[in-house]
Amino acid sequence: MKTKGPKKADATRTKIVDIAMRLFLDQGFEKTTMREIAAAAGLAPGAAYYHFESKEHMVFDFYEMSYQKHLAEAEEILNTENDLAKRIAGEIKAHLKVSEPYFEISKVLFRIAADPMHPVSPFSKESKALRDRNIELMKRCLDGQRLDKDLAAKLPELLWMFKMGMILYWLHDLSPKHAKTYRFVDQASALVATLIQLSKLPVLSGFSKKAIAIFEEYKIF
Amino acid sequence: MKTKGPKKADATRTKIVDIAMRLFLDQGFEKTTMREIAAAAGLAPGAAYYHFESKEHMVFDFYEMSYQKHLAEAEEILNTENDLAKRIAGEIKAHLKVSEPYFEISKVLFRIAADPMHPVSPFSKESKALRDRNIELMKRCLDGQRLDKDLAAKLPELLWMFKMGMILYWLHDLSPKHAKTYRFVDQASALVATLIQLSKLPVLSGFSKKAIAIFEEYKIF
DNA sequence: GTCTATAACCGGATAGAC
DNA sequence: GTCTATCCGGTTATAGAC
Repeated sequence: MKTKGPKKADATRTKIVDIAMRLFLDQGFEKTTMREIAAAAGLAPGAAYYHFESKEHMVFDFYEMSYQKHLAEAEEILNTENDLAKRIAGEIKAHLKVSEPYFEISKVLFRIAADPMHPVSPFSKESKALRDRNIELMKRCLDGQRLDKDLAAKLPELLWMFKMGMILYWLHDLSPKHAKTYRFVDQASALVATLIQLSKLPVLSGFSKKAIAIFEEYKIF
Repeated sequence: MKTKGPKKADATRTKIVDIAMRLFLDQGFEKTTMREIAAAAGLAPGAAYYHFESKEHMVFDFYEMSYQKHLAEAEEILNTENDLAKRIAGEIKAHLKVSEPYFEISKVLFRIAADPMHPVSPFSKESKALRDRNIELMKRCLDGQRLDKDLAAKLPELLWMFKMGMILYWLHDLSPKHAKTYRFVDQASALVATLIQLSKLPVLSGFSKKAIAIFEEYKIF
């Protein structure tokens, strides 16, 4: 799954991913056949399976690659924006923006996500490294906030789940250019930011402490 | 998709569902082939496709049937329990309990759910009737609560989504008998009930009004 | 031990005959 | 409304080349 040392023909692997992605983008994931991918890469069908366990696994490789673009986009916001709501919304919109060309491929990933044990699911062990890097980005959104220790520890993970929810919304969004989702992200992020501030109020601090404790007890990864 | 009038050979349709479900329960959804189902029903493989668009569509029929059992279980709690948290938890646990034998089949439904346009998705137009009946049950959980009008109107839908979240957790739960999920439902429902009460506080009423308005604006069905 | 090629297998789905 | 014949595409087995 990893491109470890620059061995002889990772070139082949990379070539396959590149070709597969172009084909997926052109024709869609379902429409593109393994035979097609292999042929375009100058390989026999079976050969592709030496490099990738399944068609879905090709998507994962590519998903990892797109994180780099996401990071670059997010970096810009995190270095300039100070408002919490806008930082959160910015991180999420950066993710969506970068993923926009891969909208249909993202659907495939989310279909897999519903299958908890699938290695390619965002919730799986195998995805941990990538997920952690994304959670780290959420943590950076909170830079400069004065927060209760337990809350500060748990919040990035909760924000990551919030982002997953936004992505699910995006996948359902039929509005032109998914404009509706982007507006929703702005407004929902503002709500979340408000909620984070409100959680500091005495009336709510008991509640939020308890909520955090429960999420910690029933965590899923 | 509906069993409308008791026409000639709905019998066949029913027979197929019965057989398919037994096979799914015995061997799992993936393992069971259309050929097997058709053979067991005394039909040719292609014939089954006259009655059902796909293997997945068989699950939907069956899911509708299981609602009746869920309703009966939920009814009992709703008629006897007065505490809000327990009513919500009870409704959800009734759903899970009834679905327990169909755990693996439920995974199939959720995998489909991630594909927004799939007719069998719980979010789809086609599922509206069933979804509405489930939302209605959530509304009944709130009987006896004094709530703001807008909140009262929107809350059942939000609680339904909360239930979807709990079901997703259940699908990931590896603990024996999914005991962890049942405890989580209890505690999370208590949090939700508390939150509903808190939302009446002056400090929060503005926030909750705004949240409801946003959810209304960006609703998905 | 790393990689490739060929030839199947298997099961979901479809076309069209009856 | 049911069947037969067939397609199609993901996947696997096998056999080897470098």
